[in-house]
Amino acid sequence: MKRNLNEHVLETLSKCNHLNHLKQLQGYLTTLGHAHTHFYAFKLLRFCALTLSNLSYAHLIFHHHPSPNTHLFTAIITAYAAHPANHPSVLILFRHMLRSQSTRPNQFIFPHALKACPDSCAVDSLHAQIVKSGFLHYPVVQTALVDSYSKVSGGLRNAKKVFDEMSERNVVSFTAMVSGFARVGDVESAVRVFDEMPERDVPSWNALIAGCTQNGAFSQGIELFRRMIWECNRPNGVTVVCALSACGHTGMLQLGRWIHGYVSKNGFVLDSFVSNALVDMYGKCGSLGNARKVFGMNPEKGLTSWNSMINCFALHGQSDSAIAVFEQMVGWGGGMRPDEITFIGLLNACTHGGLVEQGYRYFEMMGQEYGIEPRIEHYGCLIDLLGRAGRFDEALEVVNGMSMEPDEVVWGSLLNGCKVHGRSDLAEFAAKKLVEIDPHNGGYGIMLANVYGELGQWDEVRNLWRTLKQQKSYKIPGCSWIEVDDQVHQFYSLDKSNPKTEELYGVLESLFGFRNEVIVDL
DNA sequence: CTAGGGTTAG
Repeated sequence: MKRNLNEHVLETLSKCNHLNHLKQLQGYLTTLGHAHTHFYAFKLLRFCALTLSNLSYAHLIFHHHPSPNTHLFTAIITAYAAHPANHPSVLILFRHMLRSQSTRPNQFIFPHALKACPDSCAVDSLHAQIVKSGFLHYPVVQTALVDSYSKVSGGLRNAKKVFDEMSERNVVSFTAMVSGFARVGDVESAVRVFDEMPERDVPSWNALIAGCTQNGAFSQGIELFRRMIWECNRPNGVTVVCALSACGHTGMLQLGRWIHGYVSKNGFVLDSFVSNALVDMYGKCGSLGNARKVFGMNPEKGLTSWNSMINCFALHGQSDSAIAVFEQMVGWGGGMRPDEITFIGLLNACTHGGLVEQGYRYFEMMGQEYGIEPRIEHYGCLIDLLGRAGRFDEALEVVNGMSMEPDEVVWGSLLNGCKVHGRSDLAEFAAKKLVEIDPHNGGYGIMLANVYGELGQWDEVRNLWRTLKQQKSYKIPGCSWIEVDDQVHQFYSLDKSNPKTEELYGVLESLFGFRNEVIVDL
């Protein structure tokens, strides 16, 4: 009879597709006096959390149980661990579990609890708990510990320590270590760990490639991408997203197109991640038509999709298109709620299109209609907008009214506007602020020196240059790339080593009507 | 029942 009941319950459960069905089953079990039988409560809870995605009812089942056992704790903790927003609850439940006499943690709970740790103290205490419970020798638990340490701030040293002391390191633990180093920007160490790995799979390649692209090492990321294919590891969607990001940042349209082809030919699911990455790549490489095409074909446009499309148009000064996309995004077509990134794009679009009033309106709209507090980035955009338009009184008013300290971008934008409009007096003020914020940045020193030059204050110029030389602070030359006819051309500011220097400056002169101190191809 | 990888931003 017991066996029949089990089968009956499981079968009924598998046919549940609504919470009411589950409640009926629950009522049935209650009449039989089995509502709190651990096995059934566990099955109901898991079904509720995983299949019905109803966390609150799952919690109710757990909460109403008079004596939850380890299985029930595991089930509810697993359910909460799946959503970062519920991570605090995971730790509360875990502590609850430790306090109750009848339940001991098993090795399966620790990875979930570790995932929920917000800081290195929390990981430390779990680490101690793992040792105490005798689970430290499980490779999966060790790996979770490495990963968790490497994700909290200041935990990398401990991550490395646990990693070094592991008895059986495998491809997963190595990968956790690679992304740990990448997360703190230590690409070199990430590469070293990667090279030491006895075997590599797709996620390990992805960890390193992502590490490169997230730290600005785009060429290195692309090199690794090529090597990955060369060594017969098939890239997946994650790889492709990282590689496309690198293509966008370096202007490698050709490779970007090739990746697009690769994605289509190999039957990749064109999910939102891949689609957005393509939009961004095409946009950054100046292929706005393709960006728009890929965007249009994405059936489930998310916030990032809309933001990427807006940014594409903003980047190329097509403010009308950017605004049109925004209207569609918040209107009937999209029904989206914009975020702070949306407004950065919009403000940039207005800046590049000279739409000062419109930009101002969007800045106001951000807080009033969407409750988004302006961040320093938004102030940077606004100052840029006002500065380029020569509206310095308003710009200064904004700077003075800011709730936070203005940063380099704010002063830099103001300085830039001053240069365009010949306001050397204000320029001096802004440039001094820049030097104040970062005295060892040679670039700011040179900017200030140039302003003194404008003002004819040659003593100041000489003093500044002397200080700069003493400090050995030199400016890293500005640099950019463009791909023309399959060839990437790299340009450094003020470098005249290219044989076509004269020709290039000639073109610039015909474009601007004066000799501009820009670019040379290397 | 448990461990590693993802896009957009001045």
